[in-house]
Amino acid sequence: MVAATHRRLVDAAMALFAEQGFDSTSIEEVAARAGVGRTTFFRHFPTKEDVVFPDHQGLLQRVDARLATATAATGRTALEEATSIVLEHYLAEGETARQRYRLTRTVAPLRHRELASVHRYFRLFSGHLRRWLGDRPDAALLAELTASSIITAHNHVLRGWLRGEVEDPRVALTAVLEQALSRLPGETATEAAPVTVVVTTGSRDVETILGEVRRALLEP
Amino acid sequence: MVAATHRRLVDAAMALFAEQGFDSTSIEEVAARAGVGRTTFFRHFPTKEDVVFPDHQGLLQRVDARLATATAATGRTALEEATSIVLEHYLAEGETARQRYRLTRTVAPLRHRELASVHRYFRLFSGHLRRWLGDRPDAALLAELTASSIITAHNHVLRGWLRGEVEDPRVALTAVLEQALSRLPGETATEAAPVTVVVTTGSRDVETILGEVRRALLEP
DNA sequence: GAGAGAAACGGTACTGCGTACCATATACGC
DNA sequence: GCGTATATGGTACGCAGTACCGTTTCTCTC
Repeated sequence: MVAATHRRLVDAAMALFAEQGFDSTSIEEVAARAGVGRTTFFRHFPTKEDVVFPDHQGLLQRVDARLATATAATGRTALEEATSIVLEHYLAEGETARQRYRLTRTVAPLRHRELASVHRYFRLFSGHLRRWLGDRPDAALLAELTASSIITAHNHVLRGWLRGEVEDPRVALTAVLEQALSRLPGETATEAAPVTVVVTTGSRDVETILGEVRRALLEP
Repeated sequence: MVAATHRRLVDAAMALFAEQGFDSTSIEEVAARAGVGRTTFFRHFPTKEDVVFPDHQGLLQRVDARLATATAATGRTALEEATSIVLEHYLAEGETARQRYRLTRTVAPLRHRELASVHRYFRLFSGHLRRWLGDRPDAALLAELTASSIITAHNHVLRGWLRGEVEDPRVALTAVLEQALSRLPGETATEAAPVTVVVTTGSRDVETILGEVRRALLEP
């Protein structure tokens, strides 16, 4: 029953960490409460921190698989769904995710471990974005900016849900992703889609701006 | 000569890490080469990782001080200068920074440590941004998105310089910051500044776009 | 259901990081 | 010069993580 031992170790660790703190709990104690030897703990988890976190390896693979199927044209949908995969994983965890959040907020090593995991998602997203953006000169920068925006937006929603401040995280995620993906070149769809315009200017003169817009559109 | 001992420890550590790797080098060896005892090492650096990194604590304080002086109106300049403070620090380090980069790329614990430091800058920037953005409903999200974009843009340029791919990192930084700060509400300056327009649309019809722009400008 | 092979487990010993504590030497102020 | 603060060296300890070996338990096959 390797799966059962795994579960017992996680439960024992979470309980002890909540009771007496992460630093004040030795792996020997965790193993003892789980009814196994110290060696067995390290057969299931490479480090003391790993017992707290979900299976990011498997999650990363699923996200990677989703992003790998997409092209430049379908990238936006792939990004939304890939981000959703991660969010859904946490939502399915429920109280476990909240318990972990409480731990990572207070224990520095766990927080650092979390940051390392987040960075792997960043690398994954920016890699695929880079692939879709082709050989334009700012492809690398644009890919990294968009990837970090996606991660930040996702974490913003996730954190809100973990704190109980967001009622519908799925709706919230699509909303914030809209902002995160704003730098991406628009879909190639030439249908009569609603027009979205973003204007940044040092001048407020309408006709000057309109002139610049006309020129930018007509002389590419 | 506390400063001299500090320096000797750093030099000894960097040399040994480069020669035989980070994991294969014990603190005892580092201390021995520096001509001090093992205890003295821990009096200068809290952990083995810290000997590799610059004084982020002091750097964070300087960045914080710069950002603290700014208001919503002067925030953009403060962000640019604060980011510049960090970049200049690395540029001044020269070869030391490149040596550290080589190490952090290959040694996982050092990479994680770096990510933790980066996150502290993220918290600092997003905190001040949040302050400047006031009580608009998306203030927190906008602050986090902008902060992560600034950090990502800075690191993009820094990494390029560390790899020797960027000749003038200062110029590159101002250029990428332009993109990173694009989400921020425009300066209140109403002078005749050059007009910059970014248009994202599903339609390519010029007059439709111009109509939208006119409406967006006139009916806020 | 009995035996062979594989997988999981427990125990011991070791390296090395980080901490606590005590003892010593050197610099500085009066 | 003398007392004090500060930097240092040494020893001992707890605990994470690794390596190795022997034992138990599961599983497949006949």
